[in-house]
Amino acid sequence: MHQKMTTRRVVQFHQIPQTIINSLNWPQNSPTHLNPQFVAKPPSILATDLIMSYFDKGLLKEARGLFDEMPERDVVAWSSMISGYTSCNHYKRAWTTFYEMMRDGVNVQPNQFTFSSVLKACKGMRSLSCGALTHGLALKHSMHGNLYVDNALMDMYATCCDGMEDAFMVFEEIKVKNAVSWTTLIAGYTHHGDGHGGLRIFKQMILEEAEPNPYSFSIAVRACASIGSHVYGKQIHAAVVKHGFESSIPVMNSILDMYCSCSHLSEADRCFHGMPERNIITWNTLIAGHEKSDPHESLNHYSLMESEGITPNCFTFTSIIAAAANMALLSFGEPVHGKILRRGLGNDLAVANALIDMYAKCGSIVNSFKIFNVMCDKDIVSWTSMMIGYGSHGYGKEAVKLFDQMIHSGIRPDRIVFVAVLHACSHAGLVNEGLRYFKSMLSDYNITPDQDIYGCVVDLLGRAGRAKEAYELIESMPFMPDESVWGAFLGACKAHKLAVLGKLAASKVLDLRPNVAGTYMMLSNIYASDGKWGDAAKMRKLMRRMVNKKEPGRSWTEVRNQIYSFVAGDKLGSHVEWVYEVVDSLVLHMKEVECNLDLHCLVHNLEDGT
DNA sequence: ATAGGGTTAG
Repeated sequence: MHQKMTTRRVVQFHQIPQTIINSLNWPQNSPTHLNPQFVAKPPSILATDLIMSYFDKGLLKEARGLFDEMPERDVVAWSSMISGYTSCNHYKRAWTTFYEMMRDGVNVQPNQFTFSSVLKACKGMRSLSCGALTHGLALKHSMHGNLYVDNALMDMYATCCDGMEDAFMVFEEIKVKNAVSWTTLIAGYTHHGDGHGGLRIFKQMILEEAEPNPYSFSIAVRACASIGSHVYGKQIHAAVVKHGFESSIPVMNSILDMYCSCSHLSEADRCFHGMPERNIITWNTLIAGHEKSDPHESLNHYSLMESEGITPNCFTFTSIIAAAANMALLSFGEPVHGKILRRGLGNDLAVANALIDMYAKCGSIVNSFKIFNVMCDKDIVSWTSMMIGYGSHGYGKEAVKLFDQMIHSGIRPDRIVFVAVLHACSHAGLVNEGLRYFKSMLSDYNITPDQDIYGCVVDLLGRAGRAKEAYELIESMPFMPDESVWGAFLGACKAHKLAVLGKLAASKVLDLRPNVAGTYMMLSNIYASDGKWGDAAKMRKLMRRMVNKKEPGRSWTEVRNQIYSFVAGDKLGSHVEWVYEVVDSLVLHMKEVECNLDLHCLVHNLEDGT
């Protein structure tokens, strides 16, 4: 009865489905006419309340319909529309609504609420031009000095600009900064990849006795993770405990992530087990954190998560698909793919990208392309993953074709795409095409080659037997070549049995970094492939004496539905004989098909036990 | 009646 009265009030503006009315937070249980506060509300306030409730539920059309039927729209109604669209990630609509407000709302003046919401929309659109325009309008409306507006301005400049200069300028002009101002600035530096800068601001914040809160701690920990500093991370972890913020899940999640990305996995596990409360991000962080170095453990965490009744989301699937890819475990990846489709998550960009990579690494390039082909939105990662897949399967021409299609579709290539296309050219023997891409990188796209790129080009030349040119390229590099470059070169020397050149290069890198055990290993292999077993043994001896041993590459294989992990020469454990059985049958198989592989070296490695 | 910052994926 009373509810009907309520309905009738609002029906003046719009027809509202009863289900919506029922789900709103209105005082439905108390008699409406006895609630003076409620009854006294003028229709425009009621409508604004309702608009906000619509946005809370993601009902954009309903919100807009009601707004359009309001006879008088005040600044609160307009601002609610703008912030509503922004909170639903419809930044463009928020912006056009603001534009409409300035054009049509002659009697409506934007206030500080309007400006902070619009600036957030500009941030969402990554539009510096809209942001700067809003900045100008904000100054015209004397918004300068409002902390909400200033903080939003700073955030907008930090997000939309390439550098932090403009954001910092706004920060400096804020007379009384609060924790939000500090956190926004730290986040700006950190998201720009300048973790040191972020930590510098965090230190300054502590020195100026601004009180850090959970928000500032989680971004400070994120800064530590981004520079890989476990030392700073641990210090901030201690400060978190001291401030009693261990109960904040986001803070603990970022600490967990920091330990993972600094390769302190046992510390991460300890941290995880000490958490009294966890959410889906906690689990995802743990699973993603183990995916690279210990994918087997990553999948263990996943099954633990499922057994605790937590529903995996897109982030979870992306990580476990990547783990399956790393282990080339199609028998795990395929059913997960099925699960993804059943949950309707097949259209998620990151998940689809992970699936492309997984199928490629499991040898099923046809399935990779099937997924790639039906994707309606492709980002640079999709193209890159497909190109790397083609490249590793020897389909260099297809990869090159994809690169050109990608450019045609309007995506600007980054360094990693060039790694992918160069890798593909290298594996397909497309040397001149590769060199052409290498040159166009700087001249057409203004991307300066880094170590990885030089490594690819050296590999490209080296594989084709053009070791002399590869060496000349290394000599011409504008910075000190690292192990990836030398590694590529040594690989070429090994493949073409160029012991002299290989020795020369190896001695160079040993001069530079005498503690890289991998180099000794590589040299030993060069000697071995050249038949110089004495020298090879000497190198291995030298290596064994070194403290800094080369991390052995871990491998996985699946035997009778069980996953076994092993390193070359593994003798421990009761199941290793299964692994050897599989390896033996593989070797036999390769011999049968007269595979042109370096079997000599493979067998040598297995027997020697390194 | 309307507005802040932080955590997971190549």
